[in-house]
Amino acid sequence: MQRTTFSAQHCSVARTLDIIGEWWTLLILRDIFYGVRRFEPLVEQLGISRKVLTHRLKRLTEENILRKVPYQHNPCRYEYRLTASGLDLLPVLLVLMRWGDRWLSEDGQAPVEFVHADCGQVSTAKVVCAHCGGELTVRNLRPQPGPGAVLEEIESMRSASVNPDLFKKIRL
Amino acid sequence: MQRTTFSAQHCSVARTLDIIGEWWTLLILRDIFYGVRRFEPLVEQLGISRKVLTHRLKRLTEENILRKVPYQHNPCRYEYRLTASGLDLLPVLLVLMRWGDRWLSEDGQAPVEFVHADCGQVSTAKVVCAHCGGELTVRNLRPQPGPGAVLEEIESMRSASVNPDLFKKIRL
DNA sequence: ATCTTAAGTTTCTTTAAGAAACTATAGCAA
DNA sequence: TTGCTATAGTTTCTTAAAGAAACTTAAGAT
Repeated sequence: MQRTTFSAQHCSVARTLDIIGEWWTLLILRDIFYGVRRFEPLVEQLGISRKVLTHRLKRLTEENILRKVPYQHNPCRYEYRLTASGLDLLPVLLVLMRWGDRWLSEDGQAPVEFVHADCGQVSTAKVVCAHCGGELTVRNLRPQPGPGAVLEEIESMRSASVNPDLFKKIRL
Repeated sequence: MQRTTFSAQHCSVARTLDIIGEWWTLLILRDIFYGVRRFEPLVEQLGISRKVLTHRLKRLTEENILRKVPYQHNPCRYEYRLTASGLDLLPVLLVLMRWGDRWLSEDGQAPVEFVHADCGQVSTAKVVCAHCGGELTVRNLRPQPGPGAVLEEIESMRSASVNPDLFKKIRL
């Protein structure tokens, strides 16, 4: 009767959420992106219990999203830095922020905005097709089994869906 | 001693996670995006407990991410459909999937891929600047207080950070 | 010798998750 | 009439996780 793990599913959303979908985890990462790297400041900034913070930092370090870097000796103290895969979570935070700005802030009054140094403008994140740069919508995306698919799971999802063509392989 | 709510923070990431960051929620939304709209199929497809599914569907409906649509009378039965704000969560799922494909699937064998009907290619999601279309990275983004900022929170984050210029207002 | 700082541990209480049985409503079948 | 099925939940009981607050450890500073 422990909490169900998502990592058994052959689904990248499920596998990702199994790691970063726990309560507090993405807020911890947000703070680390802002440069809050040490235990005490994270406790104070987040208002998280020390026990939970300990667990989350341990898990994220095990999953190679954070790494501990010593910043002092005698006694040795560590801070938490983002690894390459951790840095690659920035788009996740940007997209969550974008959604909250749109749907949860009063009259679109965003609490934080980003200046994009490359173009000099206040920037909002947009998710596009890496190939053509066009918008990705429910209408123009056709999911199909990928190379890592498990056919029983695909079949099961198809039969549970109102869309009978779901996951039908498309000839390009 | 109930679970801490994130919605008090003036941060769109926190507010968003307060709603869609609960255990199971994004997987429920994934299934609904795939067309699994009814209670029983969701239970079977996800392997979620009926109690938790009930709670999550109720919350998502209250938050106007889903709405109940009757599909039969005598007895009246409802299915759950995405609202406009719910449909706008597609980018969140695409970005989570992209991260999992990159970092969690064996040799990049994605379980699911999407054909982008507009360009005809197998598409991966990419997060770019809505203004110039350029990449958004830790290096080229300068966070600054937005119109909905609360100065004490901004100051608190700045002083907890290793970056003394964090949230320094930029003159464009 | 005691104080302080940083990073946790430990203990205790409450809440949430999971499993499985139970309920409600109505159509249909014998 | 009685009973079976389907769908969408409720209820009950057990275990795990979250939260609050006190405690620990280690070493330099006062």
